[in-house]
Amino acid sequence: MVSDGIDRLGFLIHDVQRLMRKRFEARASGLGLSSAQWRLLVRVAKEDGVAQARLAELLEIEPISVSRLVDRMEEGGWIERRADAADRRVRMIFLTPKASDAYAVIKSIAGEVYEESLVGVKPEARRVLVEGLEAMVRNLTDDETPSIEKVKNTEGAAA
Amino acid sequence: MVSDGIDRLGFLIHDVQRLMRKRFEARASGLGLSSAQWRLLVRVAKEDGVAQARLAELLEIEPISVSRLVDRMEEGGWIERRADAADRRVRMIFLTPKASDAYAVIKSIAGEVYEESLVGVKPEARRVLVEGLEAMVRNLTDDETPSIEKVKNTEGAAA
DNA sequence: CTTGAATAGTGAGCACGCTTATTATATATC
DNA sequence: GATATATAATAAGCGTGCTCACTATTCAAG
Repeated sequence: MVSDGIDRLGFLIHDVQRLMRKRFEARASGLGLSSAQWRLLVRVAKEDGVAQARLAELLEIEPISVSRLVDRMEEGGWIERRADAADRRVRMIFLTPKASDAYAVIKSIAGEVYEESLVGVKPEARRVLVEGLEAMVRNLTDDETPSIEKVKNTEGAAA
Repeated sequence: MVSDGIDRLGFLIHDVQRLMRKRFEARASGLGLSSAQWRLLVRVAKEDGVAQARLAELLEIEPISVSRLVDRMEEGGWIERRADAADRRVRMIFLTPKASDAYAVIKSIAGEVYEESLVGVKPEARRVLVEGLEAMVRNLTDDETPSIEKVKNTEGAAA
């Protein structure tokens, strides 16, 4: 048994994520932006004209989820789809002026929420915290999932 | 501007939560349990016969969400609703034998996922990480949300 | 006892993620 | 050029969260 809080790590992460999202959405509700929409908006702000498939990679969600999200954001007047002259399969995503205006506000709201969440945590501990989270992302991204799977394509080889 | 990773704190937390949930669900898919169902199951295991309203408090989700979750878990044979003789509004939630059996498996899966996520993070850093997350939960739970709200119930008083 | 407020649970309908399957277009190979 | 494969986007339908509105029941005041 672990005596520290490690055995509650999942609950902790889950709670922090939920509470941060909640607080962000409370602040940003005046703008009419959800946190998922905000994440997409941030990506598009950094790479205007990006294709939906690329957005799916960047956001690490499925293309179909991007499709739906973009539907709602287009309807909300945040972004617009434009055809790509070079590849007619592609829809390029651009921010509307409304979204560009909102971008600065959003960034400052995010900054506020981050700072509020870290009140009382010393700089050194913040550094360790962020490094720890980065390590977790790396560890969980390695798809070695030891126990199950990767037994699917061996059938043909074994026969 | 912050030069460390603080300005990506939201993305980091979001990513860690998503990846942990994903890995847990991959491991537990054999059991047919999602991570939301697992959280509920853990609570009921600790407090058998708990009312749905109490579960909503414990899980910090809305009663209606508990209702839906319990619907699916009852259908899946994980839990059962029983009437409370003392208060006919209340549905008491009990684990089925199937769920009790699964509980140990689930805990060990969770432990594995936590351990895998922390590979390469030293004990001291783990402690700081967990303390940091706990501090974040405390900070974000204080509902002082400075800007908006708490203006709703003043109408009646003012009139 | 009756009226009114509070509490437990649910229905309807939405946002955002997913899996699976389909359509349109590009590209590689024969 | 025709055919097969890969890629971009979407459709259908589900899980899990939400808000808002509702019913059933309990509890508090009169």
